[in-house]
Amino acid sequence: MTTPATDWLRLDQQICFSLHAASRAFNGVYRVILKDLGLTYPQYLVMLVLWEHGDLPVKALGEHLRLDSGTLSPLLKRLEAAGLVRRERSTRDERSVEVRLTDEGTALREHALQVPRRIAAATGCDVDEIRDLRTRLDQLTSMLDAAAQSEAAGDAGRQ
Amino acid sequence: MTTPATDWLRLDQQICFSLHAASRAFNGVYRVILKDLGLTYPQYLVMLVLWEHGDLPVKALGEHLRLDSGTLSPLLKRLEAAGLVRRERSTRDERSVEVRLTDEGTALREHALQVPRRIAAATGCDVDEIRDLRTRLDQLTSMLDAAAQSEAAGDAGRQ
DNA sequence: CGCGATTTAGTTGTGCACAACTGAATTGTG
DNA sequence: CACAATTCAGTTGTGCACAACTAAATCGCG
Repeated sequence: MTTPATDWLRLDQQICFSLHAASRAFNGVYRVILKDLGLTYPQYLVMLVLWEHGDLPVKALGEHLRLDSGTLSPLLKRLEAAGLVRRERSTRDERSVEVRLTDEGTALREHALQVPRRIAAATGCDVDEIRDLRTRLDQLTSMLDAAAQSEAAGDAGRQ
Repeated sequence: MTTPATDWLRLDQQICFSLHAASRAFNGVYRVILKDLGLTYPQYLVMLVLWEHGDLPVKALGEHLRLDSGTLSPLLKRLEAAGLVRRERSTRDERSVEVRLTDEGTALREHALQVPRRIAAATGCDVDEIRDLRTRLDQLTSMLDAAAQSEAAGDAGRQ
């Protein structure tokens, strides 16, 4: 082993930090572009899911976005206050709350169509490059999710 | 143009969302592993910078991490409350605050040496793969930062 | 049927990110 | 020297992420 543990602390910083920085940089570009629509980045993600899949209960929304009710409940209240969605308790299962697009929420989609083009321009990457990066990130995410599971649960056999 | 704007909304979701998800997944793994050290992930990043560069003013710390005082001030207070750093107003320039590692903060480094190995194991990627990903992410970040600048400033010529 | 376990949203509390602002110290320019 | 502009840390307010919890509705087993 030629690299002392000391060097690993520096390498480590670069990997996690690059991802952290890239995520925040993306967030910053979206912030600027979405300001016109009156949406934050996570709110935009919620709207994308609703535009694609139609009305959904909070649970299903959370599964698409990997977010729990602790994050979604206040976020959805803000979207409701903005007049983009309604939240209605399901009559079939009163535990569940259906998130429905209002006419205004549906109409916002037209204005959102320009967003991807502007984001793509900001990245300066071609489509294939982006697609490849996305694939790698998704692989990484599923590895990390699995690892978090085993770290959280059976630490015992960790060596 | 064979892809209608409608499809771009879906593709767009995949790119930004993958990065968002990967960042949060990394955060989750760090959360579990850093719990032993009593650090959050951003606090760990601050400690890495201090371990590598020694005592620094808040400003310089912020430049390394791309964080402003609004984020760092409360974070550093928590690190100080945990006994890992001290904050001392510079005598040469009283606007500036020097962040200094305490003995305890310096000693924590020994316990942190195991972190990178456990993270690397969690990613399941080899070093070259990680390095390549890091390079791509850094390129993406600098593109995005530059784009955020021009979006924020002279929108006029945006087409 | 009855009752414990599970599911579903929501709430609370902590911490981070960032915009906008304050106030004090310093710098630069006339 | 004086004073406007800048720099630096901190504060305030908003929003997201997540852990831990509550409360209500539903499910399922005996």
